[in-house]
Amino acid sequence: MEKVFGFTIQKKGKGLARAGVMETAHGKILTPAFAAVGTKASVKSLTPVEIKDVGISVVLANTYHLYLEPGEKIIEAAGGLGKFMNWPGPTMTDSGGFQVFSLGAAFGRRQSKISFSKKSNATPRQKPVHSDVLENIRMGMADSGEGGKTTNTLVKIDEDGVDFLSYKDGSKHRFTPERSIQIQQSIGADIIFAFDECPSPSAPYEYQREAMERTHRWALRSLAEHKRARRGLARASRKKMRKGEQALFGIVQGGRYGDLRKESAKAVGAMDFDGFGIGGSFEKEDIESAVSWVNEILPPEKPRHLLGIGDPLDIWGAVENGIDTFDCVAPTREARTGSLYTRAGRVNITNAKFVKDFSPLEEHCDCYTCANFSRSYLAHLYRTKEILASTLGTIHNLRFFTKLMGEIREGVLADKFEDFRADFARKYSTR
RNA sequence: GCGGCUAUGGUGUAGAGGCAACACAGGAGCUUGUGGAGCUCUUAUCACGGGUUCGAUUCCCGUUAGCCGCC
Repeated sequence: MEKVFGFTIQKKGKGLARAGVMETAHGKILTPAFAAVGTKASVKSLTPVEIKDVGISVVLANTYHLYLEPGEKIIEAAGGLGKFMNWPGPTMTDSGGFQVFSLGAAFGRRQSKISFSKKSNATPRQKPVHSDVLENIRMGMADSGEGGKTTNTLVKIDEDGVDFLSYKDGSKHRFTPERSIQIQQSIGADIIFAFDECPSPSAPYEYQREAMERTHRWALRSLAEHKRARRGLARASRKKMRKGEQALFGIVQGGRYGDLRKESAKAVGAMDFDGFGIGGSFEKEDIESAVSWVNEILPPEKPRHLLGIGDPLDIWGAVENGIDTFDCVAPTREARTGSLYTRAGRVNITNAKFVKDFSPLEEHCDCYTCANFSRSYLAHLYRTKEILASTLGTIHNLRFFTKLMGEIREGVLADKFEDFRADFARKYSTR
């Protein structure tokens, strides 16, 4: 069988950092790399030409959203995700597991997977939790924080899988690890993820452990389902072979607890995945250490993707601790509200001070937006809610991230990672 | 010229003799496996001058402005 997915480490750098290249059926990804998020088979406001011009090499779409609309069979009939959206490059799909959190415990509640509490994570054992509490979490009852319970009817978790109601029309659906993999095979991305559960950062230790152990069992089932497709290669049609060519990444969980993270890395790392995703919730201050706990244990020759991160400063820290690829909604989502990235930090282009500022957003930026438009014009587009605002902002923000990844990669390759990182951090203000 | 009505933030509206409310607009912030959304904070010496009163943005008189009607 022709090998269509491969990962080669070209150079190791400070700490666990490495620069490498991932090869997929749709092209190469030079790592460390940032995947643009295209949840519904579209990087919002950009055409594929713009995605490519901005330097993005891989797009991540979402199984949950595409399953609900237009349905994975439509995408399969179109010839797969890349054909459907006319994106010729590499693609990934998230397994839908994250929506168990974002549409479950976090639904309608402005809860982030990133927690900012200063609570120690060195002492994982906290006060014992009544088993009813764990059952409530599984059944979609979330603790509102004041002791009151909020009923959430969108998601229910059991050993076999997850029942959920569509966020669109309330219709009932069920995902299991097998189903998630089948859907992802139909969607046909180059890299797919095992079905996992991402518990809320506010979930107690007992629940984090339970969810992690369930995620491990689901990982084995995801892997088995994926191998079933691969075994069918010999007698299968060409279309079927496509399915077997996909790389499957397992997901490490464990929340903010060191012992769970290490246990999860050991368990998932021992499974026959092509690479790994690190998922779940983090303490903002401890993203680096949480990542290092895991990457000290995962097999070093396989790629590691940090799901849903992140912030530029977090990305430097994660690369230093062994991460190869990232995805995050921040640059594209924030671009739509006028929050734009610069070397000096993020700015809100709608601020009054930019209204009469005719200089480019960033003097030395090579993106289409900075090369052709002024801060004043951008402020005007956002203030008047013109559609073009999203496009120009997204082009700039994604360019910022691809240049950032290029700089990080160059740092590793040239043994200048530390200098580059220090230089970036010195200039980049977090306000 | 005469009569009537109305004057509250940038706009449109509440309100009550004692902390001036709401919407939008304005100013600022939040956004981490998506959310073209949303949320938080913030912005007013109640047209002007006099009077009554412990106290007036509120009641009274006048001025000014706008609107409506009449000659």
